[in-house]
Amino acid sequence: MARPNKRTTLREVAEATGLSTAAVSYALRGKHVSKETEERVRKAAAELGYEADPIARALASGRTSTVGVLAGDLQDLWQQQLMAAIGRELLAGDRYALILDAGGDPERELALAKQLRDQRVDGLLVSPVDPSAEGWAKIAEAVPVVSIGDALSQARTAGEVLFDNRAGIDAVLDYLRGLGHRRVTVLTPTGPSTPDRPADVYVRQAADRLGIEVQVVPCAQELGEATGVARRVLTNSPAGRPRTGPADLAPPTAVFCFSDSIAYGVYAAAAEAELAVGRDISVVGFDDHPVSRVLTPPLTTVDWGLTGIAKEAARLAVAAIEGRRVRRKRILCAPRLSERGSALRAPGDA
Amino acid sequence: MARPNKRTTLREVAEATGLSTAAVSYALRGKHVSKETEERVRKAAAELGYEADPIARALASGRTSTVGVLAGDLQDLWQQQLMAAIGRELLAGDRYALILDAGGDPERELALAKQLRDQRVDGLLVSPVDPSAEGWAKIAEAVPVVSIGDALSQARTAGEVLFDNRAGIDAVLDYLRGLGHRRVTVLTPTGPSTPDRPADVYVRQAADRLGIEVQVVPCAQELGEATGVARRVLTNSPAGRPRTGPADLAPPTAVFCFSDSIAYGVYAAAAEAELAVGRDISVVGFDDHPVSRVLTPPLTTVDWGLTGIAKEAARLAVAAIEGRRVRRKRILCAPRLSERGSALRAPGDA
DNA sequence: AGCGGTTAAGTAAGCGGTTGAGCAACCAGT
DNA sequence: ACTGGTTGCTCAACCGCTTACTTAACCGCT
Repeated sequence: MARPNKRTTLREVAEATGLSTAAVSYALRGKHVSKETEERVRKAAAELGYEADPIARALASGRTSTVGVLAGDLQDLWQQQLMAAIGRELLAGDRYALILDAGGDPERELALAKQLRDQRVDGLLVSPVDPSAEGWAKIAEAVPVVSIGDALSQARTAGEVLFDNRAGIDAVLDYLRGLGHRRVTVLTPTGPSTPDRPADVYVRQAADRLGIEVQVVPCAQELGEATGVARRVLTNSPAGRPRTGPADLAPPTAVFCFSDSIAYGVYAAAAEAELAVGRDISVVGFDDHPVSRVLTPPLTTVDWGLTGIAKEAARLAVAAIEGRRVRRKRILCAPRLSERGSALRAPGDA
Repeated sequence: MARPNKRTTLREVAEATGLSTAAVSYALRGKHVSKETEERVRKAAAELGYEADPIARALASGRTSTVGVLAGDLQDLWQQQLMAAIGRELLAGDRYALILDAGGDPERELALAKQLRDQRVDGLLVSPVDPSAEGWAKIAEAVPVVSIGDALSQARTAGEVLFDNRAGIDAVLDYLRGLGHRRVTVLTPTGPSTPDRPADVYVRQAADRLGIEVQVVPCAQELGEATGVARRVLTNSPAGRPRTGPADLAPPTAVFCFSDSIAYGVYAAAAEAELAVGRDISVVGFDDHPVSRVLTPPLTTVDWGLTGIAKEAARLAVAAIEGRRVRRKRILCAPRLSERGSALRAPGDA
């Protein structure tokens, strides 16, 4: 029988004021009641310390003032930042963020999204692991979904805050090429290994265009694992130890990381291998996490404007929830290369 | 009303099997029904794709398989880590974490806690801003609360995962004293400025015992603000610029930060002031965030064992929820000083 | 006085489950 | 054959709120 603690209920307020529960319910939400009764009800409610039970309300109305926020992988420090920022943003608008972590697993991601839908979240913000999953379609039918980072190709979403990945990738690779790098390793987050993942395609295209040689290596966000992957990549670097990898693995002069978390792993691996970041090996990140500027050398990275993203995403979700139309439901974030000290001229370049 | 999408309901399963909704409800939860009917019901439910509505269930039973997780301040990177870890931990036990951020505001913290209670979370994990607030008492009566970091002095909690702050503080200050530091600035998170906050007391006591001079300065977790505070502290440092602060402000040779986030701010400020961390100014952190080992020099910090904390906290909460007794409901985490490169011998020390 | 139009409040049927009480059937035990 | 205890399921009352529909009152008009 529920919890023993007795909360005051709507009925009690009704009895105290001599009104029906319906009248009280309306009054408390300021719907077609006279000014006087509204006032009377408010007063009684305050005296009794009444607060509507959100669960009962949700059951009856189908709404919750709660927004689900689904992180693709909370090991990624930047996503932690993003979730925190979104949480603050929503809270400022009197909504609660129900934050969940898919841990980089596409199946879990959909399962959690369904759970959230069942919890009657009014809206769902998602930074998807697998944006092309078909499961999103059904979910987006039941609840307004705003996706962050990638568009959900199979679903009709309520909004999208996208990163112009092509522009970001081009910017970074152009930049590296300009510094004389011709062999670049790209560390992408592990995920569904669809060969046609847009980011991978962009990388290939840019590489072809610029005539540089890239090697794409999937890499976990967690620092320890990222360090491990980076170690393998770096020990093949020209300035590194005797080569242990396969002979056909060309050693990179620069590493382009699809998240700052991963870049931190590269820093760690570089330190182990006694390679100086910036001099022996250039590193570029992709998020601009606050910590990145504290590293030595500060990480050159791509800034997408975290706060703005959180704001826009929250705004789109809230608009959809409230049934408002928005002018543009697809926000494209432009990359800004934060040029700092971790990428310099390639060794041996004229 | 509610959403248009039709989920299969309990009644539909009942009709399909020719049983009462009660029987189906019991069957699905394996309560006193015959093996056969249970089987029959399960099969029907699976065919119809029935899944219990968590909201309705919550209203009727007073339970949700949801645990509230309330972060004192998600700007703190370590708390981000902690929340992520707890979320994973709970998810592994088929419970959902509802993560909220108090943003360092004690009032908001209690308001959010109440909200969570109203949302019928089965349990509440909290890393409190103000552990001595009286409001916790009422909350802890209504829902099992596990506190992390500090004990809730006014409430009967279901468990506590505490850091042995005294030991941690002693360890750090002993260590700094051993390196010859006699003027130390302590950067504590902003919070309710109760003069008798235990951590502050420990600091004073240790300082008295060791004969070192400490200055306690409150500091926000957010990197930008922390950098600002650190800047003011550091520009009074002996190796620093001409002193601009009040003349009676003794310049520290070491800074002890109550969180790694804050320490990052000090790194940033030190870089600006062209002070070498470790040589010109020693810095010690208090969390061991993964990134700390990637900094240059790697941050000497106090490791409390994040994963263990998350596990223990989740375990305590789940035990309380399930009404199980636990042997020890107060876990005390011992500090482990991760001695790395950011704290060295004080300048001018013999 | 009679009439459509508002506005204010009440009635009651849900929302989709859970759960105590009750009842029939069945099994021993005496 | 009668009692008493299980077992297995049904009934119906909730849980606490929302909301379509209805009724009542009151408005100014013709």
